[in-house]
Amino acid sequence: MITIKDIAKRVGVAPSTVSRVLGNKADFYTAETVEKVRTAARELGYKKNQSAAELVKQHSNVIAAVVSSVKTNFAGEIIEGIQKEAAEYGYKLIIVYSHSADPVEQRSALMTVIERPVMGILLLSMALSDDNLTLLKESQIPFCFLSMGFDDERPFISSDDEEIGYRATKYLVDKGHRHIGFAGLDQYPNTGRLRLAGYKKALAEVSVTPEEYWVQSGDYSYESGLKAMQQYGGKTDLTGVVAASDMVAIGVLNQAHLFGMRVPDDLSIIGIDGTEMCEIVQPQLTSVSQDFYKMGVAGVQRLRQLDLKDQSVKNKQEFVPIKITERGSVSPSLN
Amino acid sequence: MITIKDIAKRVGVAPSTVSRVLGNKADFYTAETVEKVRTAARELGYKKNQSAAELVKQHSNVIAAVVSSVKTNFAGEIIEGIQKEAAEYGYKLIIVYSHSADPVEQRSALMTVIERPVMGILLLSMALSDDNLTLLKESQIPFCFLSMGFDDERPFISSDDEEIGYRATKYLVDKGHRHIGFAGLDQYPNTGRLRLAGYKKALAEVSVTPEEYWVQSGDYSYESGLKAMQQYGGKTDLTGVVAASDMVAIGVLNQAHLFGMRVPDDLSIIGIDGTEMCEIVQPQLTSVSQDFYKMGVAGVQRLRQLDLKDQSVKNKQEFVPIKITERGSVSPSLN
DNA sequence: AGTAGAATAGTAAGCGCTTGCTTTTAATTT
DNA sequence: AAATTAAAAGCAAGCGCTTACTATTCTACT
Repeated sequence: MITIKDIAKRVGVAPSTVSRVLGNKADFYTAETVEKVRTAARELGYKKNQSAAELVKQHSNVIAAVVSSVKTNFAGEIIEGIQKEAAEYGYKLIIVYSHSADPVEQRSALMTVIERPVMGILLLSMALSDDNLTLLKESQIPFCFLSMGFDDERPFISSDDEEIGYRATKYLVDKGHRHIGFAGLDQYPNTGRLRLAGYKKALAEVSVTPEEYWVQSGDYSYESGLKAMQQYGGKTDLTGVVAASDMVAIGVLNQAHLFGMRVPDDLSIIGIDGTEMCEIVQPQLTSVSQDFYKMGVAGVQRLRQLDLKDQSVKNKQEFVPIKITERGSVSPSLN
Repeated sequence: MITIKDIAKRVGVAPSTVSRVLGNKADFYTAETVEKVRTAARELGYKKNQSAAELVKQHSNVIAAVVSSVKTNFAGEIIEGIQKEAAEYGYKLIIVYSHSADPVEQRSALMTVIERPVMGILLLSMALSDDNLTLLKESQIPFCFLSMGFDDERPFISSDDEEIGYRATKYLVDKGHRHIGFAGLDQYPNTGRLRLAGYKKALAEVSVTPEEYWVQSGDYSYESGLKAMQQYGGKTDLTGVVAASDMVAIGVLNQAHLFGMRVPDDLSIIGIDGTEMCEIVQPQLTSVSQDFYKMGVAGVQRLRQLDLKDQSVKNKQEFVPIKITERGSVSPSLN
């Protein structure tokens, strides 16, 4: 293995000089030295040993993203945002996967990144167990949750889930719909509950109280959508459905088609997320779109501030604006 | 920061002992010592500094996957396979993204993993530039390309692209189709050329020479499928289409629908990849399915052999079996 | 009781790099 | 030409861990 010592010997300078040249420390050497060192490094095929550097610096320019493999597929967009913004500041990105559910696997993933001096940790749609959250906090490494909100103190950047539920429902209400289902959301965590609250609020504004069967829970998956629509049945009195995710929406859509219903004429559907999936089905799905890319960008900025010792954002909880993207799956109610 | 020295002091043993206990080195200490050390570690909230360990060991149990953000979405399955198999052997997985096209970004991604002593590198659908391939080889780190074949010496695990093209086409031929298009593949790299060769071979067997317009190139994206079908037109004499990817197939499908054609009655479509996308469209897409999960598993095994100094697999090029998954997008030709 | 030999534990070197401090060299001033 | 100062390079410690080697116990057998 080629080390800075080898370069130093070849060039005839001290290792410290090589280190400084390669590290671009200003005002320490002549242009000539720089040239010689760089050349030698190239010729010898030198590769920096980051482990050694990180050991002494106790710091690195690596951002770690911990991603849960979720049913719905928006992680890619967040990562694009992270990647882009990270590159802007010269940060590198490494990603580790962990199934959201299993605390043991979560822990393993966390450990992978905590055991090295990463500059910060971004957690994408991860519902960390209490133990693991403690672990994370104790590590002293800056972190921020992305795309998922919480009702405790921890820092996150996400959409406002209640607003999502509200806006989606309101959109249908404004089109004249009154009998509106909500399909595929999970009741347990924050996300599902908040969206449901928004849904109820929008209905309450027009004095509608949802029947119990209007709300079909699930896990944001395509199958959940299928199942929800099966529950509603082919001659449901529902004229509109809010789907908890794009995949749920597609499930609802396909099952509706299977029932011989036409969308949007017989049934209006609005999805949540606004991923590219919305555009590859027919009709294309109208959706409440989350700005995942921006979450990624904001996450990096957050980490950067934390890295710069700006403690004011330590536990900041931030919402990224949502918007309605009109495509073709909603039409005015005829009733 | 808590180090093994702190634990050693607290327990009253030497740091070396702590290191050995925590590293589970056999036959070096009493059960009592183990207990004390473990307890102290827990109580102090000790976290291993992997940088330090990797510095001395010049090795780690981390597998790195370099992933290009491709249009078509099978990387997830490969990663599942890697993850699963890695966990089996106690390896950790880190992933870095790189847009396949840009050599500079590729290089940055490669450097991120080369500069630390990862145990091996898996490259998912990455067409590395020559420079970067050299870099990779020089690093001495075991590596293997996944899901993409090459016509040079480098090691890879993928499907047999010629067979894919052949089997897909043959499947339609066997259903009586003779006028068969091939949509959305790129002509330039290995993959596209080989699949095309397979396509031509299957047609040649029934003495059909494809018209030039039958082959519509693209980039495996949904848009490519849309475009290809637009080229074919609503009253094409084609009765079947092989799509270069599932997304292309969906594009073809939707455009066909837009033309008022019925699938599979008016047009049969067979996709390539067999991702979950096949099941969320109507009709569901018959496809040549690649076993991406298995590629991931095999990749880890390959790395493991290399790690165990089994040089016999150094440049091994391996094919993973494909299969036809029949769904609903192909019907017999009526001609 | 003495001692060989196994079982445990300790000592210390060193992995490759960064960086505070010191020394040397060059440039500038008087 | 000597003295002052600035620029450039070197010295050396040390980051936290592993491991070959050495030292100390403990056990068991003559």
